[in-house]
Amino acid sequence: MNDLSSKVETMKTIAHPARIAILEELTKGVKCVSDFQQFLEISQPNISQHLSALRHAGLIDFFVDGRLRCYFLKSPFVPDLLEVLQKEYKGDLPGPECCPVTKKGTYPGSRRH
Amino acid sequence: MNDLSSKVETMKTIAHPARIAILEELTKGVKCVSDFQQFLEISQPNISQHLSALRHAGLIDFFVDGRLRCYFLKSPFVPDLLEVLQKEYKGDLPGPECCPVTKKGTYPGSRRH
DNA sequence: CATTCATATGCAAATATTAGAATGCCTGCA
DNA sequence: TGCAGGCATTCTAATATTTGCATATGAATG
Repeated sequence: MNDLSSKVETMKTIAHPARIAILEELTKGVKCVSDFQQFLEISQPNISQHLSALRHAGLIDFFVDGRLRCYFLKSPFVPDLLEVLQKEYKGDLPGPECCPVTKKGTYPGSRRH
Repeated sequence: MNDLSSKVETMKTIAHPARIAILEELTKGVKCVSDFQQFLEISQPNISQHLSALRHAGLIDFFVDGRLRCYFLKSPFVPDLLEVLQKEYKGDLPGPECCPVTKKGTYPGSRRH
């Protein structure tokens, strides 16, 4: 649950516009499937599939209320990730100080001859 | 650069084991392509493809040193994301307090009849 | 118990992603 | 020049993902 491949699976699951939108909505509170239909322009079966994918990834869960399924956030990873995604970044990281060392030598220059 | 679709593209680009490994290595410093070959068990052209994808996503860049291409981190988003990915999460978020309100009514109960 | 509402599932087509093989392009050096 | 090292590009086959459509399920209602 904490190794690289499961991280990758989680990232893959989230890397989809509808699923990010679903998760962002769920950070605001519980929603059922028909609630999502009001702001997602995709079909109900498609919403169901995305919810199913998010649930199998362990990111969300639901409780049953009569004929409704009320979905809510389950994984604490999701709010943290969404926060980073919403953060505004201006500019780039500072470039590398010349000249860092790797296993093969120093850059630039030492490998040139 | 900050809308939903670009977030998705960035996530898709990163959601791959080789690419996460590359980015994690780059947080330690500059590396050239042959450096990556030493710890990634994939072919050189494949590494090149991944580096190209990361570069087109604006996450990394390189400078040329003779016949070497020295890659380094460019986007400040990457370290933040990797930090979240490396964080250990134990347990789930607290379940929803009964009963939150949506556009359609309160859960559970109000829709039942 | 038939119906309706809310949601899920199965299947197939369209599309996207990935890895590998072959090859091409620079750069530095003899 | 000619050659070799370091890296990129292109093409292709395999595989995975996504969606729409049709249909199934299951709880509440009458």
